[in-house]
Amino acid sequence: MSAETSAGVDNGGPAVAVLVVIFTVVEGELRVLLIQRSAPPDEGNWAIPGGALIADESLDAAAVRKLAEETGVRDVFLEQLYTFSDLDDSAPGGGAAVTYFALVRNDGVRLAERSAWAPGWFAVNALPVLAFHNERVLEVARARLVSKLEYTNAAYSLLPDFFAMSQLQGIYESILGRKLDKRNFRRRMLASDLLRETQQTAKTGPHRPARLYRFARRTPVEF
Amino acid sequence: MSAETSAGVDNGGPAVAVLVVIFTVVEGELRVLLIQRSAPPDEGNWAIPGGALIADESLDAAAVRKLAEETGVRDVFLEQLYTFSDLDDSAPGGGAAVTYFALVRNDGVRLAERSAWAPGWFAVNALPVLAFHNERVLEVARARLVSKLEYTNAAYSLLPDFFAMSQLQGIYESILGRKLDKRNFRRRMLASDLLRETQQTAKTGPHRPARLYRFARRTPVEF
DNA sequence: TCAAAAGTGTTCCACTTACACCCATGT
DNA sequence: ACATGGGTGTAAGTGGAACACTTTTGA
Repeated sequence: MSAETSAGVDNGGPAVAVLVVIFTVVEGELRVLLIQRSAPPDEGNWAIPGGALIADESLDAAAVRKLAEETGVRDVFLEQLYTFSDLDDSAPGGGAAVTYFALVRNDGVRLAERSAWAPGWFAVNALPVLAFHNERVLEVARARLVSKLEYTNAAYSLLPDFFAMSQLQGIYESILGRKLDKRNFRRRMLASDLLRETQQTAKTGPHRPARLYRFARRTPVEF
Repeated sequence: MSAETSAGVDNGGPAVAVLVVIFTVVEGELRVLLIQRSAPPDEGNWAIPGGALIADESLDAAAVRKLAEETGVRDVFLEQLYTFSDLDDSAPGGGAAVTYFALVRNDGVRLAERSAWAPGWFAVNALPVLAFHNERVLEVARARLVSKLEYTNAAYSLLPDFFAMSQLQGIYESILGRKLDKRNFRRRMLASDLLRETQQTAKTGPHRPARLYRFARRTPVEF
């Protein structure tokens, strides 16, 4: 288990750490996975999950591994974010933290159950006290997430295969932090060529059933 | 002199290397600075200048230092690009290469004069045989440069303080690799709020003198 | 007076935004 | 029948793209 090496660069350890900012959307809220440090420095504070790069492991592979260790999920949106060298003031001799960000469906996640280095979800608007300078990383991650949403299919990673337009809109509203117009949203999405209409509908209450859509591709699309 | 550690990750060296893709525009051509390797591996091939991160040096500082070592210039557009872990197949145990890209005015540059590890400018459309997988880095750098040009003042770094609209357009055309419409270009630039009109004009030949403009800010602007 | 680059407006189209009502269903 | 969320169209504004002629200067 390598979550103990969470965040930043370990004292005396390897010079390259990989951090993964893991986002999800639950109850209309954008949340991020953090891990509570159980050892100095910054003991008790919360940090972005991460660990050292293993010999001969690529950065992408390390990020995939880290994400799987923390959440059990694979094949989701995962992209490199930025590389920081000055997050951990206490690390001797510097080193670099290569950060990634990922989007996962809340209902697919199995968080590790441990009392030390315990993981937890936090609304990005109500963060706990963070270790190192992780708020800087989260700020960058959030900005990138918003801009990725605008021109990629990133949201596929937050929805089931088939979904109603209103579910998709809810994801967008949660991430962008504002309400969107239903008609304009639908028009824009359908024009984007990211979605495909299906013949399925979902009956979810005392109202008209919603037509279901799926993403044309459920893999990251480069622009 | 640390140019000898050019490109990739040195065998047995530190785990973090910093590479700087240095672009300039000369004679209507986008060119990139490369260094010819004078030792294995890939001896004789050309590589992006770079070197190891010094202890306690930030990544940004290392990039600034590298750029100054190779060109003598400072205070230009310089931005982190991407971090690669799989450029140098021959490096043992992996490691990471944090890449940056910079834009410099050709007439401000003083290249190091050495016969080994000699630097040279190459048109991006006529690259020599590259060491490691540097073509991947250049491809990413070029794409980022194009997109940065669209919504930032990055071009300030390629022009003198005062310049004619046609000079600016020439820079854009060289980087984008296509002709632009004069009227649309001018309108878009003036609407962007990146430029300021000056009262100066330049007489440069048997034709009407051009009004000169300057950038509102000559520092990188975040969006 | 000629050659050369500077400078200038309008039309069309595509896309974004704002905005309000009817539809299908379950209880 | 009513409450609930699903689904639809139009008009105004904005920004990009296409397109050609006049102006100022030096030689």
